[in-house]
Amino acid sequence: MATTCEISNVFSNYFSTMYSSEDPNLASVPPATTFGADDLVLALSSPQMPLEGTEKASWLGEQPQLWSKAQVLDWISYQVEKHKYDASTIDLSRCDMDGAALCRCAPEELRLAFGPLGDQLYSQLWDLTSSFPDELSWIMELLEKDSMALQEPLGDQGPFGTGASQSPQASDSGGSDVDLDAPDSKLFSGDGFPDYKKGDLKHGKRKRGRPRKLSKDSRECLEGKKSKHAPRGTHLWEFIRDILIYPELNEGLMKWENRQEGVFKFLRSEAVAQLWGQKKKNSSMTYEKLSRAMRYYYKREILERVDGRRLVYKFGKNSSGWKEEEVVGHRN
DNA sequence: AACCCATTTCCTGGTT
DNA sequence: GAACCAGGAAATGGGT
Repeated sequence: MATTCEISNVFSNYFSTMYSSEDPNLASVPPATTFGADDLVLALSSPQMPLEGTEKASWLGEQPQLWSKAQVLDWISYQVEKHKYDASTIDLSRCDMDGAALCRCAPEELRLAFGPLGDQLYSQLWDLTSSFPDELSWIMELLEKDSMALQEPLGDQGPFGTGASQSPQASDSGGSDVDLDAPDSKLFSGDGFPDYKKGDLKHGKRKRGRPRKLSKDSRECLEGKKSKHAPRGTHLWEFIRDILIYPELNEGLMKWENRQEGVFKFLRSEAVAQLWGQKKKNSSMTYEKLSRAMRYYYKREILERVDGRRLVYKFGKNSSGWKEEEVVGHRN
């Protein structure tokens, strides 16, 4: 029924009023070309892609809680496009809210306002608040927990109130004490973690390959339907890249040797490995193993070999998002 | 259910 | 000798 054009029209009308009344900077966005779903999809599928001058998916790099009304609308329109939803059935007045308000909405409210799409919106929002930002916030969390003592969950608003979830996992999986320089000292105390590893290692051989996970249901039980895919797109090289480009996450873990060339160095190799292990819920990660994975990147040209330099690697042509130009778009 | 991908684990051997 | 580096081989888990 509703074609892409129709939807665009419906929303672009709304946009012109929104933008002109709210943010003079955004007012310049031409209504007709406000959002091409293609552009958005493209931007989405390759978050590393520099967003260039014109911010297409204005909401992309930002926490939903911080979205402006325009960004909320932008996002909703994207969801409409994405799900091929009939926009004409939507009560547009319901879209008049900022990110904080959106995040406060209960699933029923969204369903009321957006019909069946409401469910999609809810779960997508879930993804955005718990998965996408996870790309960074999880490191933040770990680092914060590292320095700060534990504190109770900031249980305030709706399901998205505090960014991630207050899942049992979220509250203790990272282990409130991330002893970055002391591999597996006391990590994962109460996570139901497979702690057979070390023991087995000491005594005899253990099975090769990745150890089985035990704490998987724990996070599925609270997500219910959201089970989709976890925080996708976070590969090792992206993890490394993010530590490098977000100084606030990089507490002396790594440094650029040559930013232009993409050459970087591990300063605290074991600490980085531990952090990676934290992310993968694998307490037995070591630099030895992490570096093996890094070496596999040579063949794929995600990394280039830098010989003679210990702990030094270089991003290759198949990596992205680390160049300064890219980072600007990525971050702000 | 089978396959593929991206690691993870282990290992041998070489280098700094 | 410790800490790395190079890769091969095999295993694993998530996604499709």
